[in-house]
Amino acid sequence: MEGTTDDASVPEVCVPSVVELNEFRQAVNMITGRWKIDILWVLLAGPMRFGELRRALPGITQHMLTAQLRALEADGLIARTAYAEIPPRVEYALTDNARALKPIFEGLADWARSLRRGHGSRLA
Amino acid sequence: MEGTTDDASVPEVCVPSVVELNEFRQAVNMITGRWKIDILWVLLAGPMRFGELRRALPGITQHMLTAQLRALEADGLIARTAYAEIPPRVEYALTDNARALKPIFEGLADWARSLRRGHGSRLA
DNA sequence: ACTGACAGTATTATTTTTCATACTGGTATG
DNA sequence: CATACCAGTATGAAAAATAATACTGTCAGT
Repeated sequence: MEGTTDDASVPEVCVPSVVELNEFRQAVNMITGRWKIDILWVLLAGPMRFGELRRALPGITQHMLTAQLRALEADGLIARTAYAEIPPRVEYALTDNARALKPIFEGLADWARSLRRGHGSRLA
Repeated sequence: MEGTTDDASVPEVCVPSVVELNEFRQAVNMITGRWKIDILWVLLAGPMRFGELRRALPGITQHMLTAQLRALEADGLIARTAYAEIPPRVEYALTDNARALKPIFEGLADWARSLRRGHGSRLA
């Protein structure tokens, strides 16, 4: 693998490197998932426990909530803290990494908004 | 047993608005797809025709290439130009909108890279 | 006449993702 | 005793995304 992109059909101008492409692809993968963005969004308001998250995300199943939380945790976007109490309490919070993502979120949202103004005739 | 935080399970602090959330979700959807990022990436180098794209993306099928191109076109990220020639020639190019997305791409890639440095102990 | 390039479409698998339910154990409440 | 809350698991079904393969029509070259 990792063969040099020697084919003449891809002129190498000022495009970002393949490495950069992969970084980007990873970053996008981290936030793709039916509920990931929603989860990050509600967690922006502050740490929450499992049940709160579930109630804050109408329509999500426990299964999916758990799965997406685990994925976000694995990617270092959220931190899970389990307190040894009765009844059990588990809190989820954004990590600094996730917070650093916020301005990019906003930039992307801005971009999407400007798109609309550009040629607004596309509505689903 | 405290009284729970009564009504609003979603405290509205400084979080971006729901509208902003939707904008963002849309923006992410536009670039989620097995090949979309790759397509945008190769198109950064300049306009290309269908066959060139296919060769530049090893492993993609014509079906998927067509589908993803159509989706990107519908979202206003690429422009399709068909020349009435023989043999047929169809060129795909990034739109200004897509180019405006580039700095955000880069910001996201930077973020992903800094993530790695932060806690590099994540092995697959 | 046969083959290949061009830019696709059509049809059918296969894989991945998401949804719908039911279940766990400990405790507190009715 | 029956119920519900807590934070999840387990299992199977449905839906969506992706892949594999074959086919369209025109023309140029052989």
